[in-house]
Amino acid sequence: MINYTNILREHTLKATPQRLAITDVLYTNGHINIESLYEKMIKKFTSISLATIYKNINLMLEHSFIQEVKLPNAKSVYELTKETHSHIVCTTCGSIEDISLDLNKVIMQVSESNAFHTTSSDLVLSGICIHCK
Amino acid sequence: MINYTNILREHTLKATPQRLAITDVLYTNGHINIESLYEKMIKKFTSISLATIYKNINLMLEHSFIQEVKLPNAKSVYELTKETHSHIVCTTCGSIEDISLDLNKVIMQVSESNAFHTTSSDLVLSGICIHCK
DNA sequence: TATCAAAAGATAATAATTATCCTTTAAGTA
DNA sequence: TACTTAAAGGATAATTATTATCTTTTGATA
Repeated sequence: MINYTNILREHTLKATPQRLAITDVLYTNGHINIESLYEKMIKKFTSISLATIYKNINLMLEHSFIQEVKLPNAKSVYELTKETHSHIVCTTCGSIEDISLDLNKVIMQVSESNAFHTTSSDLVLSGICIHCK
Repeated sequence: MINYTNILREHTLKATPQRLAITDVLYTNGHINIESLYEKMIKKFTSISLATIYKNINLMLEHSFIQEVKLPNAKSVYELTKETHSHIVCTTCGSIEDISLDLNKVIMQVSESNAFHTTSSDLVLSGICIHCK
């Protein structure tokens, strides 16, 4: 079990029980939207306020402790910040997976054809996962 | 000037003046969010309802006449449906441009490593555009 | 030009998110 | 270990975004 207390503090975020629980949910689930996160959190903290969820998600985003993933035809989900990666989303079961892809060639195409200097990329591939095929 | 009356009808959408104006705004601006679209529309139709904007945007999405583009740190924008393409977004000036990129290699990587069958891709590259460099 | 389903406009209702205010607490310091 | 205080949590009001409802108007077809 990872000690997220220190990781939160490294991001200058106080390690409150609520934040540790949010972190635990994100770690366990990988990707989760606000509504589902709230449902899971309320089981551990029966009186947690939805405002606490929003305030923490926004603060964690500002501190780059977590990241938002915008998906087609779905609510945004949140994940713990990790190495740069893309996402594959199954249109049948809705599962979301991280995937490490080499986008250097693509980014080269862009810099050549458009004189555009890419600093970050957001790629979501939609399709059918191995379980649904 | 393209005749969008027939194109709307091909998508089984009645060609109302409001829809033709929305189409014109999308054609002229390329990408626009709800708020900006409403501001532009109200200049032509001083009494247009915001509900009409939402209803038409949603209907046009359902009929694949337009598409939503989800951007990092910004509201979604909408564009007329065209050939498959990606987007480059300038983090300095906010400009959004279409770009045709060959993602076949990347999609191949996915199918090999994850047995995932990709049917569509959403790629947004953020960075610095030629004007801001 | 008459008919009618569909669309527009006005606005109420709902959903999503943020702000406010008071109480509690994490974390540094004596 | 207790003290201090800025920050965080909880409750809830306020705001913003989106959708639903209902009545009037209109595009498209006969």
